[in-house]
Amino acid sequence: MQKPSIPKGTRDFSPVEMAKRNYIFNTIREVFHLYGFQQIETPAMENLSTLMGKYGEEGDKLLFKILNSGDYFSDVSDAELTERNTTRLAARICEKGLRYDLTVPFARFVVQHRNEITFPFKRYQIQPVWRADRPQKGRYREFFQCDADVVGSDSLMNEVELVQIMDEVFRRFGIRVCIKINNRKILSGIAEVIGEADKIVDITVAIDKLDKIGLEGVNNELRSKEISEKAIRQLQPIILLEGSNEEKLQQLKQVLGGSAIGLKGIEEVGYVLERIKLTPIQAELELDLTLARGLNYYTGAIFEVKALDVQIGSITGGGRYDNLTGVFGMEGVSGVGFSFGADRIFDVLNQLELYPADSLLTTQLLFVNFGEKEEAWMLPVISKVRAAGIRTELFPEAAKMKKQMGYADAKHIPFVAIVGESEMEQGKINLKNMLTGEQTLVAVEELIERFQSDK
RNA sequence: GUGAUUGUAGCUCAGUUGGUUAGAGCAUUGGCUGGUGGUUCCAAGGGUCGUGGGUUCGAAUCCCAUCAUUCACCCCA
Repeated sequence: MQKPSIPKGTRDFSPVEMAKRNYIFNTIREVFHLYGFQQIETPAMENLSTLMGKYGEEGDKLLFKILNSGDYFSDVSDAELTERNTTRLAARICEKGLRYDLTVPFARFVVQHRNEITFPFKRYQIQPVWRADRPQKGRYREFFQCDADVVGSDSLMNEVELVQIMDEVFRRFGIRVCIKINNRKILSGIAEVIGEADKIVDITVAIDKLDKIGLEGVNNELRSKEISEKAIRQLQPIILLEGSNEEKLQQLKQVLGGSAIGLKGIEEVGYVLERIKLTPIQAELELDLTLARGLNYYTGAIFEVKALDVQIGSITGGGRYDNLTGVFGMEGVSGVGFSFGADRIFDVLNQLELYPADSLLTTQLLFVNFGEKEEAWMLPVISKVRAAGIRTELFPEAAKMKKQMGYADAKHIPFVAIVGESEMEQGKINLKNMLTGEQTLVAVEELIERFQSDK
């Protein structure tokens, strides 16, 4: 039994799912445009030299590599083959890989097109990315990212604007969210103050898990990373910091008094929070020090968005990274951006059933087909109806009524037009409302009017 | 990469301590004169029970291997 299948961690999207996904992407796109972001696309595959080494050792393993075409073994010596070193052999026979995220290809794009780009450059990008990960709930090997970044501007106004965009998008979706904000410089300050500056990655990774494994779990993990007991003790009040954002900042100022970088971080967060007050947002905005966002390339602001009404991981994340393009030889370009987790937003909207009814509609009107004479009569009518912007179908063959009605039903087409001999004689159309079952005899002009006044 | 879990029809699942021809619901297709669907009734198609081996007179059922699935960890969206 050879059932066809697709690779694990990939998905087919049905018409209904596509309608929902398009609603998500279109909403995000509209808001991006509203803030002056421009769309770009980059190839699915990049040179491996562009990708390798950008995501850490773990990331390199998760890259999908593409076998060279042609006789790729001809250049490989027998010694290399018998050595069976996968990594090294892969480097010899693969020179391309599938994109792992949108940020690195974007950095490459900026460097490559530096002379055509006007800075600050605000771009967005909605494309699939691929990771050779082991899939599990809500995690796929092919998934979509919706990134927006601003490069070439150090101003914190960009951070403010990004928060506004996140708020606007989730407001449009009708999802209640909490936007969490943190700053890498504060984390660095903390590590410095407790005397474990070189362990900053271990510390941030550990306290990022507070939600999941609790305080004891975090402390155990810190111990396993050989953080001193004294440092862990000093860390406790910081991890458990409470109160309003202002109160937290006040307390932090005391604790981090001796750290220049820490104070800088406090100042930055304070600025963003103050600015946001001038353009009130609907979402909650919370300073959360446990926010560390796994990857440690962020250097300033760190963002994360959580849905309030659904138990799910973060649905959006981002931050500022200085020297985005440094690895490609272009120094001094800072960027700040974030990424909507389209697949998780999809899950949230499904659970809360927040799709607007009209986002799921396709065909509005189906003409039943009784035969050649009727077809001839209906074709010009259908052209008129379509010209009026009504999404219309003619059933392609004179099948049984039951079949044609069933078709309309399965596609959730709200109106069916029935035209047989008696209708043709009167020059009218029998319009049936599939929800109420109600039928009325109308002229073409009247039919069009009904649809237009409906909107 | 680590640890578990589950593989029976297109989908969701039954299947007794191992016993003849493996079932149900949903879905699909057809029928109840080709002018009415979403909700009736009747019928049909569809499975070498993931694959390979073993134990047995006999395996969907027990054992081994293998592949696949799902979940958790690592990491991440």
